Amino acid sequence: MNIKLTANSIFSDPALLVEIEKYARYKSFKKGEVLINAGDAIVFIPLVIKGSIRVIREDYDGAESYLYHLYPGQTCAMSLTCCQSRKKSMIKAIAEDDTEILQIPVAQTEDWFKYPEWKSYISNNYTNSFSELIQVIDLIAFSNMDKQLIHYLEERSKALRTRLLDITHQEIADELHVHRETISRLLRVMEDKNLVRLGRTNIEVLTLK
Amino acid sequence: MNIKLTANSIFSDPALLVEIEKYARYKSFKKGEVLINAGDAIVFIPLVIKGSIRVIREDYDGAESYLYHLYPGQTCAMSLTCCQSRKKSMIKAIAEDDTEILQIPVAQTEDWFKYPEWKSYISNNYTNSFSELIQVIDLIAFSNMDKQLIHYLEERSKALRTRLLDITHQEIADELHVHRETISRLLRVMEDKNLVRLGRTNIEVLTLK
DNA sequence: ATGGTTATGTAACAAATGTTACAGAAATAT
DNA sequence: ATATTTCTGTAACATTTGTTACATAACCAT
Repeated sequence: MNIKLTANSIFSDPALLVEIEKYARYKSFKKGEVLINAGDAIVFIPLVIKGSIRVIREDYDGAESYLYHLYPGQTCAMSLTCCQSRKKSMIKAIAEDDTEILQIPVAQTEDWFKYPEWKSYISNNYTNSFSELIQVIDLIAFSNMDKQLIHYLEERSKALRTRLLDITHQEIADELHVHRETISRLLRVMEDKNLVRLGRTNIEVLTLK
Repeated sequence: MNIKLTANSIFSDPALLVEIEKYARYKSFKKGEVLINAGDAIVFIPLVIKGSIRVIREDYDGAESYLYHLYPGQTCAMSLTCCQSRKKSMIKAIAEDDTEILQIPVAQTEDWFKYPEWKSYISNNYTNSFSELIQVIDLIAFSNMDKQLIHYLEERSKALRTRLLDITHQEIADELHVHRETISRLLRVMEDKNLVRLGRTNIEVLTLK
């Protein structure tokens, strides 16, 4: 795995690429693997190279709430702020698909602000994360579970680039923080409307272009 | 108004203070004044000096959802990311009390990263804003309206440093995005539990130490 | 094939909130 | 003082989601 070549798709500054080659570690995760749990200390920043990462809020009780996905070229703004302030992770991160990342040690992330490209990369990621979180708030504050469920299925479908999701009602219920019966009920209605096709342990999402 | 003297309570680097004196503008708002509306272009970053600012998500339909308060020494992380990416404001900001701020032009916020104190100030504000937003998500995802209502009243009470809030049920309902009747119902129950005392256009919050 | 486990379907009822409608009380304008 | 507006109380009913309980179907291990 040539790190420099990989990072090349995100950055172009040769000096920065040299630094990345020097400090970054390549790491790959299998579909479904947990990258980080709520409460873990954060010692590196992940740059997504390939695949995607599902980010979920998890509170002290273990209650979960789906937030958003990270895609190639992106990093997790919250892990940046967390490690800078030496706080534990507030979120859980799961490889949505087979996923490859570069791990950047915390120390470098500060230092690299001298590279304009790194600075604007981080800045853009902050912007992006904020608007993702605001979107989450919109969804849960302004709409019922049916819309949240559609959004959740579409996002996971998009992340996996397949309409057929291998998933149970219980898993969805957990990540949307409702009861399994509610999800089953809503899915039945959605099936009647031809928005999904239901199988055992899988759901075909029919709402994407 | 001596800007340098005012900023002195937030920063200590003399060089940075000189820059602030040169570029910052002092501005004051009366209680209830709107500092910025959703959709406005953002051309400056506000540093809160005195008072407090209530930050509210407002979507394209005008639907509102209370987010958090900004206090002296703080700035709005979202206005930073917004102006850097030339996006319109996603939030509305209202002076909770008589409030004084310093307006920092967008251009300087970038440049001042050369001052470590500014960099860590901004970084801390990012961290803070993220955890505030996560708290908002926790509240609306994991709890019913009664807890949200108590939280809302306590936050406003804290921001105004008074237990007696001058506020109508309708205003609360708007900012928590529920119907007035729901708020009235919940407040009656809260009054029975001696958590609040209700008057016309005011509420006394009894849950604070 | 059998039995156990997991996933889903269904129903009945409870609780929270939305929705509509109206009444009365308090404030404000004239 | 009177009329008008604003704020709050209340009720009845609808909708959404929570809660409990159980049945059935599909899968899995032996």
